Amino acid sequence: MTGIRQLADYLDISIGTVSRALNGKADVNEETRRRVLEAAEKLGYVPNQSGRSLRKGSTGVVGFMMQTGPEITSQGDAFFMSVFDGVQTVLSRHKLDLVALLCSSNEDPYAYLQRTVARGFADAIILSATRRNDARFELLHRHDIPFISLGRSLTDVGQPWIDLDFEGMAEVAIKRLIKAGHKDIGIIWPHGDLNLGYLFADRCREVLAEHGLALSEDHIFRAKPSEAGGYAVAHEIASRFPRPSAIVLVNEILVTGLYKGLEDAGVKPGKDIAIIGRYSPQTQFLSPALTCFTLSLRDLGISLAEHLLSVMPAYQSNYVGQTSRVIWPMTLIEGTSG
Amino acid sequence: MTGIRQLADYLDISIGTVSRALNGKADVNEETRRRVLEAAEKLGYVPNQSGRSLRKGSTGVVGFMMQTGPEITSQGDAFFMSVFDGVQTVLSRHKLDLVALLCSSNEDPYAYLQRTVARGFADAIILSATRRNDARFELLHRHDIPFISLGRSLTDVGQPWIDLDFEGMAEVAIKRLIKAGHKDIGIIWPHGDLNLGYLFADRCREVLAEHGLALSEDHIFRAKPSEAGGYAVAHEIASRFPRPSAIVLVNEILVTGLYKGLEDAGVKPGKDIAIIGRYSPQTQFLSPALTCFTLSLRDLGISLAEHLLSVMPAYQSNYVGQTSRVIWPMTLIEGTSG
DNA sequence: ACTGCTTCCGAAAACGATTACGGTCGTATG
DNA sequence: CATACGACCGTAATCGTTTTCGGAAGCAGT
Repeated sequence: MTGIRQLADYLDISIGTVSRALNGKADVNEETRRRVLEAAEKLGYVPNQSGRSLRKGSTGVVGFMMQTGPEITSQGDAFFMSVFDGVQTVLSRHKLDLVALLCSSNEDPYAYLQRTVARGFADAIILSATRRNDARFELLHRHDIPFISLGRSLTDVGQPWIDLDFEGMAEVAIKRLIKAGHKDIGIIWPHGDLNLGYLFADRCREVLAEHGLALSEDHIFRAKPSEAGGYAVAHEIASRFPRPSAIVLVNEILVTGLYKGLEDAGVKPGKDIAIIGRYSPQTQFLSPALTCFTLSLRDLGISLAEHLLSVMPAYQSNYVGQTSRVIWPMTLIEGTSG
Repeated sequence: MTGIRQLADYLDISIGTVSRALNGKADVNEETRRRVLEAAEKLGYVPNQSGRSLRKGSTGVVGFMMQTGPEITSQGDAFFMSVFDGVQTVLSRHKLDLVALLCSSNEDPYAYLQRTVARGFADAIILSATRRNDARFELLHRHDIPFISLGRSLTDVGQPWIDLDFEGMAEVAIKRLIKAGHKDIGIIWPHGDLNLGYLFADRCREVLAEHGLALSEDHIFRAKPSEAGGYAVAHEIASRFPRPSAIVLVNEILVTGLYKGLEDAGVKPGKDIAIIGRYSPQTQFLSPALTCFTLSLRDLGISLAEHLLSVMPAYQSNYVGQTSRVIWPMTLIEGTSG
């Protein structure tokens, strides 16, 4: 491993000058800078991360926290891979690197986050899968770590967030179904204590109430966020009496299993029961075509990164004046399922 | 941020003793150790990562390199999340953390890897999506970084690897199809320059040859590793003349689109054309049921981690004697598609 | 009282980078 | 000629740990 010392010896100058040359400081002759850059390239020198960040107090990495395990995320990794890509393109312009902080399913997320921030692992954090009351927000706030969350929470410490417009989705979906004559609309509640579940259900209730309808407790179904979960809940739905005539759901993974489960139970999607959901690469080939909501994941990632930079002291100058909270719109793809 | 200095001042002892107490060294009175541990807990002290790894020369993190972007990974949604989970459970026993190193789609993977290893970011690396000739192997070998790859390559620097048994899969699948009377078998070539494509195709050819059959070049189809790619290639297959009577493919994402594409083209999977593929959560609800190969992703992750530890000098004592190369078996799930 | 062992702890040197500070040149200015 | 100044670069302190080394204190044996 070649360090700055070797590089300095090779060039027969001091390490101070080498460092200054590499970091683009003013006090260095252009000719020397050129020589340093050249030699660094030749010897394959890259500043050691630990040394640099110990001195600078910052690491140059942004962490995206996510939980591993087969049934944890409500999103597939195709989801995150696209978001990551958007985040990266912005961060790389500032010489920042994105890494995914992987919290294993048998470790407490709060404890995990605490450990990683106390270690000083990342300069900033992106949180996802936000809960109804998310203690992680307070933790990061207390430690004064810049962060942004993909998703709102009742817990609010003033950080920026971006959240998908689940309320808008509820509104459009419910109104569409009502217009089509449905009076008995059910929903599938996203798993766990995710905040989006409450936002979505509440708005559904409101819109239904505006039309003199109600969301029956019997028509709120729970399912694990997986294909198998969708299949399982399908049978519940099929056998519930009275059976809802339409289902709206926010999880894009469930729907594949849901379709199959309903069919197996003799309830034809789009005919015996209307379905409105979220787009994913998997849903595009369902038949009947799923009526669903979609968004540009890459753009979402870009926006996440930009808003995050706006709260990072060392970078914010470039991004002042951004609105700090964004409700990310989704667009409706009209299918024949509902 | 409370450092070891504050902790030492608080306890009125030296930082050396604090460090020794925390790291479980022998030379420290049990009573003092207890006091230190207690105070550390109380003040919420966690050793600073940069300082520690600068001194120790190791970071305690293992990186799993992957490329971001919507159409990069050849694996399905839950694939990596499950593998990660397995890796984690082993690593956490050794106080190692797993992070995903996210290489953006517009950066050269080799350059990215070079940068991160030179920075000393991770103690060890797990590589995936190995190419036919993978230069990253030589890079890591040159820098003497312990690593393991999920997948073989013609490039071999003596590192351990684990690879799915694509050859076994080819053998079982082809023989099964031949037994069912198929003489015109086609395959879908995995995208890009992934080594598994060659392994798989070569073995298919061999097995066919053993039975006096050949793999026609016209029956090797190329597709992007996405649902849409599967849909697109379906039309190619349907319109090829002569059309193969069976298709074997190793990519589990493609198959959803493939089914739909074939149906839309009037070619019924399992009836007009046999299909054998790989299991994923998405494939389990296809009809006719997909004949496919499956494996325990979590166990795969566990094994990856164990074999990686066996080449990490600081940890290998626990795992000596492991075979360093593993062909990971897959089991056949008999469906009605082929 | 002296020596020889433990047992425990403090002092200080690393690790590899960044950066404040000061020193050495030339050159220009009075 | 003396002084001032700017351009450039070297020296050394610093970040927070770990770890080596040696010292102090206590105790046992002679």
